[in-house]
Amino acid sequence: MRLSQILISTLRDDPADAEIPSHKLLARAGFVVKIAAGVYTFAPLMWRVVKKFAQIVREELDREGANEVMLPIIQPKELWVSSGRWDRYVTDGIMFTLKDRKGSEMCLGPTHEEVMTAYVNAQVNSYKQLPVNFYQIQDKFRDEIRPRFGLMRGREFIMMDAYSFDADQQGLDEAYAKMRRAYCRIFDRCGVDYTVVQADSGAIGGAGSEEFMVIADSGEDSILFCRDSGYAANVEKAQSRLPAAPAGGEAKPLEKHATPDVKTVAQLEAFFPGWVAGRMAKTVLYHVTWKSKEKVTAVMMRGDLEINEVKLVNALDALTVRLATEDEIKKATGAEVGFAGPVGLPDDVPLLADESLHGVTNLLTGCNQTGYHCLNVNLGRDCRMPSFKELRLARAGEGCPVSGKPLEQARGIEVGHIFKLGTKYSKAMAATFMDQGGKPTPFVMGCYGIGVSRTPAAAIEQHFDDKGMVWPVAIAPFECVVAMLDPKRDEQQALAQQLYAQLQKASVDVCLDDRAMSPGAKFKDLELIGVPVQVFVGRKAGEGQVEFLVRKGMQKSECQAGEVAAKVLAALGR
RNA sequence: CGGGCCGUAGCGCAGUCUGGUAGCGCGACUGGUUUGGGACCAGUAGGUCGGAGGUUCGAAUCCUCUCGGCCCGACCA
Repeated sequence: MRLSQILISTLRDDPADAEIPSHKLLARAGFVVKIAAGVYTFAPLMWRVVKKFAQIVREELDREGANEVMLPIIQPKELWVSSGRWDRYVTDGIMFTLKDRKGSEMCLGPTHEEVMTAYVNAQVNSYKQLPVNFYQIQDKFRDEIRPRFGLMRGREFIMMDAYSFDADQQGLDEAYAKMRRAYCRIFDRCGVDYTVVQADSGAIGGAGSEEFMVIADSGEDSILFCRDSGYAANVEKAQSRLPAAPAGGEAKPLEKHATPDVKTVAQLEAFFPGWVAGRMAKTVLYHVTWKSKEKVTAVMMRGDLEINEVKLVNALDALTVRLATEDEIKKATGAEVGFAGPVGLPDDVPLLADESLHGVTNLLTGCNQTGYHCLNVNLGRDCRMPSFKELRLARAGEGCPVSGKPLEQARGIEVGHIFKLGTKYSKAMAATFMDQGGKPTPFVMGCYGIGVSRTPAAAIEQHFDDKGMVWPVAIAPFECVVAMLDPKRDEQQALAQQLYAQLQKASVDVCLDDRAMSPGAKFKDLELIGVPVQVFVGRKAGEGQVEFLVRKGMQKSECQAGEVAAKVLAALGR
């Protein structure tokens, strides 16, 4: 490939709307061009990168027996109604919907559980045909509330999603393990530093799930991990061991104290000397939405700890929760914000508490009366016994649930997610096969996703320097470039073309930079584009001397033309 | 959707407060000189100042509405 024949348009300045390194660099190097918020054109060099990554994904999935298919992007509403997800996705505003000429409602697929389940249900009738595993690599559409960070969170993006269908749980466990192995090989091969973490299964539902996280400061997810035990989890899911709060001792008589304008835990610590946050229980009111009802609910948490809203949603089996508004709080508790508590809480407000409060005596809490708090509150004696759940947000520094050593925190970019769905969709959609006993049985499903356009961006978050991108070899647009510094000079043309041909013969993915531009500009351009190995044919071409650059680390050296092929292969690790 | 902010040439920006000839840098084009770190000289093209309405003798500038976009929060590959 001659670079003079590819449209390469690099910018000198970072685009104003880019925040993170990968977005700045990909836009500046002309790899992506925005056409609307979260919607991008992939230029030839970027498309080469995506195709290379997709090919790695295909090879590793095929190796585990998965089969690639092509699924429709336009999907009928009925399919989504049948799984029960139409309303939720439309209400959340995440679905692109449209009507055809007859007025039938359709959507652009944000994910493909429905289509795939319908396909397999139609084709698979017997346990003898199982297990099967299908995947696709295609555009997905989600009308993200806030598209951002270039390719990281687009509204149209490329995703691989795979779906496994098994006869029973054991089959699913095996399918899941295979996919996990394949995922590890995929991310190993493309040269990113990643961690597999326990994850919440969120809107997709199901039992177990793990996320593949590329560690990067710009990551939108927060993860906790332990070097000692290998425990790692998304904070949404993470658990921890906690140092015990000071003991409350024998139950003492309830006391009510006037606490005008004292509303926060910090203010209470100052107001009641000797009472530390660990002896307090804060009561936070949430507006909770279920499928067919909504209600304000009180949630108690130890004063020095925080509530994990994802755990709260799961504990309540709710669709969403949000903090109650000031008005909702007044209506539910009868008091101003800052004085909610379990004591005197109206019976129609459900009461939950975190495990950290289980068995704790003589608490300091609010009592639903503006300007008052209670001391020596004992749950079950002075108020209803709340229903105890694990609702606490784990934090760095707390003990690893496995080893007890302090947990560390990092930011991560979610590039892959694997789920054990179970029978959630197959039951909803009545997707069954005949088991050995001749009984219709729902498929036991798994689903598995990889962000195909996101992963290369994530790779750049880990591999760049002040000069530009530093592509890992496996997904670089080209492995090597042979650049002539002055295409008008015959000896440079001749030597560059000779080296180019030689490297092609050696199966190197090489391009020839024959563009007419000043040497300085060419150096800058190729540094920005980040081809891993760069060979410059310049003024010493007549003597058979060229320059050799390994982009990572910018080590530059001169060598004889005859050594080039060997040096390139060595630098590429072959 | 809530909170902050921005729309002026292909890109990055100034001009807006205080109304009066629409500017700068980069890029592009032509000619010439260059050819090892985004070259130099001379010249050229390119803008309904996001859109609509209003105030005014006069609006990029003031007012109203609207459409885009960005950033901070809740969703996700």
